[in-house]
Amino acid sequence: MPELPEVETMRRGILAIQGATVTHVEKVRCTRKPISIKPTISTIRRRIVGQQVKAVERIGKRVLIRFESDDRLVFEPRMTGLVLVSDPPSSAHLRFRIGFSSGIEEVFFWDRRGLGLIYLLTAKQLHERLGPDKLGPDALVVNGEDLHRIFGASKRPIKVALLDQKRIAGVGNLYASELLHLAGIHPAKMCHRITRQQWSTICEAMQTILQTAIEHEGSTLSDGTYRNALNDPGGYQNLHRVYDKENKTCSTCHNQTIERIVQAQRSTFFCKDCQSRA
DNA sequence: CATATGTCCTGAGAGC
DNA sequence: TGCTCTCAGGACATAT
Repeated sequence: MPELPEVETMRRGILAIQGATVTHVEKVRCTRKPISIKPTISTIRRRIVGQQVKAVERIGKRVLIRFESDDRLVFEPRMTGLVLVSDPPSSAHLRFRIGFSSGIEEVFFWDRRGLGLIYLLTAKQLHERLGPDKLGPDALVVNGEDLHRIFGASKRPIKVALLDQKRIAGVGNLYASELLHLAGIHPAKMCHRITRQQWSTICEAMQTILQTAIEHEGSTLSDGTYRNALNDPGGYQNLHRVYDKENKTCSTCHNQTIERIVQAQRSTFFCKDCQSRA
């Protein structure tokens, strides 16, 4: 479930590789079916071993290592992928390792379910695969007017629309519920019925929630899968307002209990007193 | 074009 | 106890 705050935490966790050169790259043979790594590991090795790291970037829910050649190695964690600098939680699901000359000796990609991806892109391929035609602007840089322009004509419930990465990049299932509770907007409210003023409120809530979650290094749920680069759990789960709190008393109104509904096959949590349909 | 649905994958937890 | 079943939700392919 890594979303923007978790992926940003991963990015920050490996910043010390900046300026280092790549010493080795290994696809790890775990007992499971291997994850997708493209192009071949030998091609990746040829193109990045000896290259200096110029930057560690994030696009939506992906971490990218940019080299002096302008090639970028992309880590896409999807459901259970982790970018780690210390020993992985279990060696059974270790998928990939990359060594550096200084800063951090080795960075690991670990993925229990194996839905994650690793791929190397040229600058041109980056534009094709992760450019503005494929991905909306980052959730942290938009304003209320942007949201109104992007979503204003959409005939979908706001909660479902927020998950569409082509419109806004970075918001996932957990933070969509959280930010709508802070904004006081009902998750089933249709986008085209949301006012300019409400888009502004939603934008403010979105950025408050995401920034605070980054400060707490993301959310580690009860399954314990998500970890920061040092394999420590995040802290934002302790500040959750509604997510996974069905039937619990709302911590804001202390009156209503949190409800769970399903939208587009995903759980949504909300408080019907705090979140108006109007 | 926009929106909706099915698919991948593993392990935790429920129910019998 | 040990089996089977359901569910969790990232992104994308395919369907409407």
